[in-house]
Parts: sequence; structure tokens; C-alpha cells
Amino acid sequence: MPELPEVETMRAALEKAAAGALLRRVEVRDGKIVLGRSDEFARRLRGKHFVAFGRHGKVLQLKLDNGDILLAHPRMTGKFLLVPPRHKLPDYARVIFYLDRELRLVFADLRRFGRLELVSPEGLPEAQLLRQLGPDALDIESRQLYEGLQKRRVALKVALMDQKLLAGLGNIYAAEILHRCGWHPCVPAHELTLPHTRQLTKQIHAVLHEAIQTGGTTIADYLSPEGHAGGFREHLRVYGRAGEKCLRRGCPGFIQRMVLGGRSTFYCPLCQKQFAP
DNA sequence: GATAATGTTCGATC
DNA sequence: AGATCGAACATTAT
Repeated sequence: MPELPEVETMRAALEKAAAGALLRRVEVRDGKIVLGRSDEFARRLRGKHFVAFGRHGKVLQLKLDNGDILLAHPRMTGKFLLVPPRHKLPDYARVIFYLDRELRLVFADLRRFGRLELVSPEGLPEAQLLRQLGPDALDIESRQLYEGLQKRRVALKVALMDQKLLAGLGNIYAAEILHRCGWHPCVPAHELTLPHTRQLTKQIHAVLHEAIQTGGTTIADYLSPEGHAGGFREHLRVYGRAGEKCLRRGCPGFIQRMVLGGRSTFYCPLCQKQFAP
């Protein structure tokens, strides 16, 4: 489920609630979630403190006081939840981190696609969860994005979701960004000029910042670690709105759904035709 | 019961 | 070699 804004919302919430927390015990209920040996994973974490909370693309980076880094990728349905004392554990609790202060941090994941990986500082560059990622979508500059787009023949929306090009965008935000640009999702990526790419970069940053401000997007089951739904759902202009009226001021169009790269794609056939900066 | 779901990865093919 | 496509992964909600 989560894309960059949802992972950033998780990061900020964990930083607030668990900075400096001690990991008393780690219980791996589902070994599939953890890369490598579960017993080793639990043993290496026990007794460490969380000291910093980072993120790259959709990957959360929880840093420990011995330099090791716990990487977490939620994939489709993974999430961290902070469970207060005496509260019942959530459904699909796959890995449980028992902290001091009577706090429990749970990695819950219905579909079991999520992954946790513990790496040493030296191992960080080759970490499976980070290895293939391009620059973070919040940091990428137009020039770099332009050069990456030039090399690709695929539809622009497919390129935006390619984590090697830039890390963090998924199906929701790629669609929303293209609608704000007024471009059709099928535009071949390499047709963008540098000025087009400047406009695109600006919208990528604007949409992501707006989504972070509102706590991300909840479609089916995303919740922040404190259990809050995301507010960006009210800001969606195309995603999940097939058959509904286009929300661009003055546009009489209706949102259409098509399949691109195997994923549902939503766009307005009337106002996503233009292709000029 | 069929369909779709906020994502990545692998193997086959171009 | 590198890009691209479709299937696979696992499980539920509608």
C-alpha cells in the first residue's frame, strides 16, 4: 500500500514515539517477512536502542546505537503500529518489537509481501531493499530525471513508477501527478523535453509535500503507526474515481480507467491531452 | 465466485 | 547488455 508519503508519515510517527527506545525482545512470528535468519535477526536487535529514523523512497531506515540499520519495506499491506500497554495486538502481526516504556511496535502485514532487513553500516550499499533504488523522489533534480526519462520508451506513468529511475512514487501518486501536469499517462517517457521535466519535477515535489502534510492516503487499510487514516484521500483528483467528474476547474470531462503496465490507471481524457509546459 | 488491491521480482523475450 | 512484458508472490474485501 504505502508510497513515499505514507512511509514518511510512519517515519515521523516512529521518531516521535520511539526515539531512544530500548529493544528488549523481538518476536518473529512469520519468518518470511525477515530476510536472512529470524533467530539471528532477533538476537542482533536485542538490547539495542533506536537512535535515528530515516527513509529512502518507500524504505524505512531505523538506525540503532551500534550502527546497524533495520530496513523495512511495507510493499502492499505492511505497516508499523504502536500498540499501547494492555491493548490487543492487531490482526496480521508478523513481527513484534517489545520496547521499554511498555511500548510494543508491531509490523503487521495482511498479504505478507512486506520485508524487514537488518544490515551493518558496511552492508548498507548492497542491502537488498536499497540496492536497486534511484534517487529519492523528494530530492531528485530535473536534469537527472530528464536523463533517465530519455533512456526509456515506456509510458510516462510506467517510468514514474520505476524505482530505479526515482524512488517513492507508486500507482496513486503517479496518476495524481500526471493529472496535475495535464498529460496523458501513455505519453512516451522519452518525448519529454527538459522544460517539460522541470514542470514534472515541480509537480512531483508539490504533490508529495501536500500528501505528507495531510498524513498520506488511506484507500483500503493504510493507518499511521498511531492508527490514523491519511487525509490526502480528500485531495485525490483521479485515483479510484472512474466515472466521476473531473475536478479540474472548468473541465467537463469524466475520469476514465485503463490498464497500463498491469496496473489500474486513472485519468481525464479531456484535460490530460495537452503536452506543453 | 470473480475481481481487484497504495509493490517488487523473476524468467522469458525482444 | 539492457529494456520490457507478464506472471508470480499471498490474502482479503467487495
